[in-house]
Amino acid sequence: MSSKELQVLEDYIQQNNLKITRQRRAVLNAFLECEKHVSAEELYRIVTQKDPKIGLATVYRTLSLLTHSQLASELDFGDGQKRYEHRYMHSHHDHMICTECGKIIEFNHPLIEKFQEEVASRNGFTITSHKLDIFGLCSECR
Amino acid sequence: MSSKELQVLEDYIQQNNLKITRQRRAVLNAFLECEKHVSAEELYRIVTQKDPKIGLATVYRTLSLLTHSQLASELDFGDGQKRYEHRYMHSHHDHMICTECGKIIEFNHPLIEKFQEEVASRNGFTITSHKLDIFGLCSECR
DNA sequence: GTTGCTGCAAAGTGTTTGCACCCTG
DNA sequence: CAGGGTGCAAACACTTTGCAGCAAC
Repeated sequence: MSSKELQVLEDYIQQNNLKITRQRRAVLNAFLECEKHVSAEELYRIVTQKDPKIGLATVYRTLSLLTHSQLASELDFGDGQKRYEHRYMHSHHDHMICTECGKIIEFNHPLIEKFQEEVASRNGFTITSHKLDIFGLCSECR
Repeated sequence: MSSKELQVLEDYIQQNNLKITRQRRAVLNAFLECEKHVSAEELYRIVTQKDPKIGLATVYRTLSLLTHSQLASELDFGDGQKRYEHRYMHSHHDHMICTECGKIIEFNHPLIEKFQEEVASRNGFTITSHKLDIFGLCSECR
C-alpha cells in the first residue's frame, strides 16, 4: 500500500469527519495498483477478488470520495460509463483513444493549452477545466 | 421545412431501403428549427406539441437515423444525456460550456487543430475524430 | 401485399439511494 | 456508544428493444 496516497485520503477523511474502513483501504489499494482509466465495474471486479464481501455501491461511494479528495479524476469517453484515473502527483494531460483496441495514449501539448486560454479570454470566458479527447487508430491498429 | 436537409435524409433513406414517414419528417423538422445541442427528451417535448401521438422511442430512433445520415452529430458533455447538433453544412468546431448558465460558445482554432495532428502523427496515431470541451464561466456568470 | 415503422411497455445499463445492521473513533 | 459506513435491493435516469398493429412503397 502506497502510504502517500493513503495519507491524502486519510487527511481528507479526517477533515470531513469521516472514517477509515477496511473497504475504503481495499478500494484505494486496488485503484492504485490498477492500470489507469478503470471503470467502477472493473474496479469492483478487482476488489472482490481479494475481498468478495465488498459491494458495488461501496466502490461507487469510495470512487466519489477519491474524486473529492483529489486522488482521482472522473473521465467520460462517451461510451456510457465513467472512468477514473490517478490524479495525485499526476499532472494534467489529454487523451488519444484507439477505437479499435481501446489503448489510451496520454499527451500534453503546451501550445494547445495556450491557445485554449487565448480563445477563452477572447470570449470573456473563464476556464475551470477542459478535456480534449482524440479518437482514431493507434500505430498497431492502423 | 427546409428542403435541403429533407433531401439529405431522403437520400439516405432511399439508399438504405427505408421509408419516409410523417413522424420522421416531424422530428427532422423540429430538430432543424430548434436551437442547437438538444437532448432527445427536449426534442420529444417539442415534437409532441405539434403531434402528440409521436412516441419517445421514435424520437430516439430518428435521432439515430439523423446521426447515421450525417445530418446530426452526437455530443456528450458528461451530464448523463446525449445531445445533438446540426452537422449538415456546419463545419467542425469545439465547445465552451458555461457551468453556471449552460450557455455554449462554439469556436474553432486552426492552430489547436494543427497541433493535434502534430501530436497524433508523432505517436503514429491516425485521427478519425476529436472533441475539445472547455468548461468554465461565461462573461455574464463570472 | 410486403416490409419497414410506430407506439407502448418492458427490459437494459450504469449509477444512486433507503434502510437496518455493523464498525470505527 | 454515537454517528458514519456497509451490503443489499430497490429506485433512478436515460436509452434500447420486442411486439402487434399500421402505413409507405
